[in-house]
Amino acid sequence: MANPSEQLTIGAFAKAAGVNVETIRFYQRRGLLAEPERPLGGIRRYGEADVARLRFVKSAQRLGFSLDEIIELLKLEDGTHCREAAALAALRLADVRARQANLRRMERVLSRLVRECGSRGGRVSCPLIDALREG
Amino acid sequence: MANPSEQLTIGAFAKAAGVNVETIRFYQRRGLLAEPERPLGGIRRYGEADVARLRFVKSAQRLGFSLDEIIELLKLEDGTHCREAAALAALRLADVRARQANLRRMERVLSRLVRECGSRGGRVSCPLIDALREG
DNA sequence: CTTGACTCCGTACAGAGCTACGGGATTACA
DNA sequence: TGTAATCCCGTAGCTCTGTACGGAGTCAAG
Ligand SMILES: [Zn+2]
Ligand SMILES: [Zn+2]
Ligand SMILES: [Zn+2]
Ligand SMILES: [Zn+2]
Repeated sequence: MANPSEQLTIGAFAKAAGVNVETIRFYQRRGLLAEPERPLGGIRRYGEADVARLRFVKSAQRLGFSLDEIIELLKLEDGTHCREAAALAALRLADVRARQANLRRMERVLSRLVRECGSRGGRVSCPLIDALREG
Repeated sequence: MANPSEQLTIGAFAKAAGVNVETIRFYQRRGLLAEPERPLGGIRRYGEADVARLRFVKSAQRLGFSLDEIIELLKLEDGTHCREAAALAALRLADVRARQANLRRMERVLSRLVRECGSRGGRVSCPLIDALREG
């Protein structure tokens, strides 16, 4: 327990990882981070392993994984479960692609509406508003 | 008030528009839909104008507008405010494009990871998990 | 006139991911 | 040693878009 790498208080840990202290507590409650032992009414200390774990969580999050999915990913952390990891990532990828398709549809319609709205071709009424009314 | 088009109860209105009754009440509280007069302890009736307004809300929503933005759009409903409408849509379009860029980044990384994970080139550890650790 | 379906209204809850607050304990620094 | 900053812990709030619930009133069919 006198591990010299276990030196950070929760505040220093949070600062080192670039997150809010409350976020760390929240992740602990959610099971994403461990709560280190607390020396008899004292203060918990965090180390490199915790920082690495939090970095893992945050990079998974940037790829769109939910916290629940990240819990699953963390179970595969020993690196010996390629198939499971690939399956999780494939699900995520499918979702990302579905959301892209939806955004592409929105972009197509919106950009057309903005264009038509700017130069309304002889119409009396705003084509954008009309389009919303119609459909 | 004896308008023959004002015939729908809230339940029929909801069914006609394909939404939940509670959604209509919620939209009324949010100011997206009007509450028709209530004949002395009786039951409110809805008509074509209400159905049209709800259709407007729903189609704006499909384009990514928030309910607050839709309130703004509804103020432009007379079709004489092209500039304001175009400005709102342009904001929405910019947001849609930003989200697309983010999703493209996710897709690029995820698809590479899934590929590498499937055929891990001589590595001992799962490249996907490794990537999350590193980045 | 009873029964059942519907309406009205206020309020509470859902989910995802945090963020804030309050009161007591502990530590760090001058 | 004083005091300011942190820590700990439980709880509550936030955003957004609805959904659900419960009790009372109303309406139509039988
Ligand atoms: Zn396995
Ligand atoms: Zn793998
Ligand atoms: Zn105007
Ligand atoms: Zn216009």
